[in-house]
Amino acid sequence: MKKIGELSKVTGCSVQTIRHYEKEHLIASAERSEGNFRLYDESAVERLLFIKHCRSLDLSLPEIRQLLALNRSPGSQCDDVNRMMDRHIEQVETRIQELTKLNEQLRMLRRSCTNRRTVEQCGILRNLSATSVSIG
Amino acid sequence: MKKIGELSKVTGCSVQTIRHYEKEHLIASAERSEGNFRLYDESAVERLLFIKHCRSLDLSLPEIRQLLALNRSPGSQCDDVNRMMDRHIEQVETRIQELTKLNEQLRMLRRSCTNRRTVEQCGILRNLSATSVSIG
DNA sequence: TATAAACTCTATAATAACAATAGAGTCAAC
DNA sequence: GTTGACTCTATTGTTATTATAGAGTTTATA
Repeated sequence: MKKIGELSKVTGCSVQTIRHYEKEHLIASAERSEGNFRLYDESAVERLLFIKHCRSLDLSLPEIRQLLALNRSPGSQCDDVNRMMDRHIEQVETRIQELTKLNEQLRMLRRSCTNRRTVEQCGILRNLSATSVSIG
Repeated sequence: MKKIGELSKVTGCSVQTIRHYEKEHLIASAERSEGNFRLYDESAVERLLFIKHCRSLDLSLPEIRQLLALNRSPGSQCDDVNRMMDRHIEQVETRIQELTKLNEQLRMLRRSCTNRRTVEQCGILRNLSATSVSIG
């Protein structure tokens, strides 16, 4: 049985994060030692790695909770999993589009000022001051 | 002179947001009426639109504060403005790359499950459980 | 055996940029 | 005078952690 520090090392999740996941019911309340220290077995390692993998895909803690719940009822249809993934992918793609557009605007704005001008002549500040959002 | 509700309508910033900007010193403390209501003139409108424009470019409030400070010393070089913009553009582009990679992983994961399977057979959950992050 | 180092515990606050609410006060019109 | 629309301050909530504070536990060393 591992104490929380060792679990942290093995999984790469910080100690506070593990405690946080427990509070959020993503992992079960751990057994305690005589001195009230949390004790974990291998299943805790697996579960944490599952959560970590999900987090690396930007899934939210409630989304992960849902996946874990589905995992516990292995006979049910997995349409729910698919729907969640589809929605998540859509969100990510929307954000990519937004950022791409943003990047174009920023680059255009950046081109409006060369170094060594004074602030007074700075095209960036002038354009930011313009009421219209379009920069041309 | 406008009260905060009218300023909100004109600029499209919410009332709370305007008060928040005041607390964060992005706009000056407004004059007050006899009844302690905030009163604004046209310069407040311009300033808020400047801030709004910056926010639409995902500039942080501290970054905006810096731009506003530079704006007040019109004789100084605007290298600082350029540096900030370059750094910001870099951040946005990094985030786009991250999300693009994430999107590929999510799509690959999504393909590992067709509807109408049971959770037990679900490739998504199986892959998320795999220790390795790579999905193949 | 004493004590120091390293670890753990709970609880609370901070992060970013607001949104939402509570409870109270102001102002105009009817 | 009272209703409704507005405003005020102060506090809490949002997300997923991170960072404390202050206390207790365990292990290693002197």
